Amino acid sequence: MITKETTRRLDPDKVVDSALGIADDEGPAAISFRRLAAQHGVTAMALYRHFKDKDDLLAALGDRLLADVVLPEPTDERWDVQLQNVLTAFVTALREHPRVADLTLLRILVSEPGLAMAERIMELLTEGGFSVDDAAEVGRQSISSLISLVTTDPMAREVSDPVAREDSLRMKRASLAALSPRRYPLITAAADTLICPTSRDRYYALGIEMTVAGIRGVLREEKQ
Amino acid sequence: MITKETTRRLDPDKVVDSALGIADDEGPAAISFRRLAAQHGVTAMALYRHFKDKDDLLAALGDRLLADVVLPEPTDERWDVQLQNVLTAFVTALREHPRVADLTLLRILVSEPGLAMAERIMELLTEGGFSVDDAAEVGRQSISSLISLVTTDPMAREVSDPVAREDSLRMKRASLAALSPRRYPLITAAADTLICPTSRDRYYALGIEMTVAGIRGVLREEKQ
DNA sequence: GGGAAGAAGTTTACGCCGTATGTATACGCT
DNA sequence: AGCGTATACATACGGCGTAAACTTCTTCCC
Repeated sequence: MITKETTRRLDPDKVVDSALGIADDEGPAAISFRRLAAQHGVTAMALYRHFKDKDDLLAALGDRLLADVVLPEPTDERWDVQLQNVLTAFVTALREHPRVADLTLLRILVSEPGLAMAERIMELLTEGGFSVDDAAEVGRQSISSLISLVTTDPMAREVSDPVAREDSLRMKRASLAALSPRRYPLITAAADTLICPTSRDRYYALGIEMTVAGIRGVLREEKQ
Repeated sequence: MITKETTRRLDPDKVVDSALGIADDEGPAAISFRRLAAQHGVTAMALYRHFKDKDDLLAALGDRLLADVVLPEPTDERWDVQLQNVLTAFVTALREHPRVADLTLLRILVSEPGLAMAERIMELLTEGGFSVDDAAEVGRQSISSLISLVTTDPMAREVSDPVAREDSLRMKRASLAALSPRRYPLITAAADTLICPTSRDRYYALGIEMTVAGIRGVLREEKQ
């Protein structure tokens, strides 16, 4: 007989939820044991029953993001098309929590969903013609680029407070507007785009396309 | 007549030097006002005369890295060859201080050397056929990828203590070695490369080539 | 059902951190 | 000489991660 779970007052999964919420609103620096504990009506030290230390908690956040990746089923499309779909699935999961997206990097080769994705990417790269070792290096670099695509998403920063966000944008705009168009003609011409790209979807689509194009490009060079 | 500088006891440039040293040895988290102050025989609060707050100090670190970029002179080589050289110069500067390389991102459009590099990159991209706005987006993404190339350099982490480094590598190796080769045949086959690439120079060369290849690739697609 | 065993949560404390506020010192200029 | 200002110091506050020792609650076995 399963007893009612009044005993386990603290659910680690819910703590991770809270931490993600805090990070989404105020950035990862705002995550603290004391604050999480307070949100769950518990002492800070209670969290140490469930997380070895703060790194362990952050690892759990990374694992959560990776678990949210919805890996597409293999098809009979070309390897690079399938790869693009896998990478898109990865980015789609990270986009939900851009401020902590980089926590996934260290967990990919540890968590089960991360390993599954890595293996799949290696499959597709070797199918495309890379050696196993080259696939490893190219795959790592691609993943790393896409993570930074998400963490540096110019439209996702400081979403918490729309007022602060507008202020920050105004300041950046002013800073670029103050530049001499003579000395920096292209930067001043592209100021709006540099500060904030036109479309978020286009931003991500372009980032993923560049990554896949880069992979195709080095493949051609390796093959001569 | 210039008096002897016994008065200005604290040189902000030297403080930045110290901070870079600390970050190189122990990571950016080890940088603290108190520690820097102690190293310079001064109180923590004295630093506030020279840096508005910690973000300001970190911005100064970013500016320092950007100032160390040695931008190659324009030549009459193809735009993409020149671009590769500019990006290589950028990466070369960042590699000196991989743990804080990401501090440059926010300073590129602020510091003079950063602006000079950005303008140069935009020039080459538009020469290649990108519109000004596309050049902005592609350039941003490239810079961001290269920064993450440096910050995630697998051979630069925890260089401080060779013993700890070896331990960490051993643990990772063991973790991958414990995987089922049946379920993860490619990951286990590439384990060594995934943990630590063969050559550092090759790692960086490949990263830069992928970036430039990605740029060429999306250019072709945009043009149809 | 009673009592041991262990897990979960609390208390307290230490040594860090960034930084707000107020005060003393010493130089450069008139 | 003396004033203004730049520089550095002293003190303090609230927050952080976490080590160690404690209480309390569950569970499970006899």
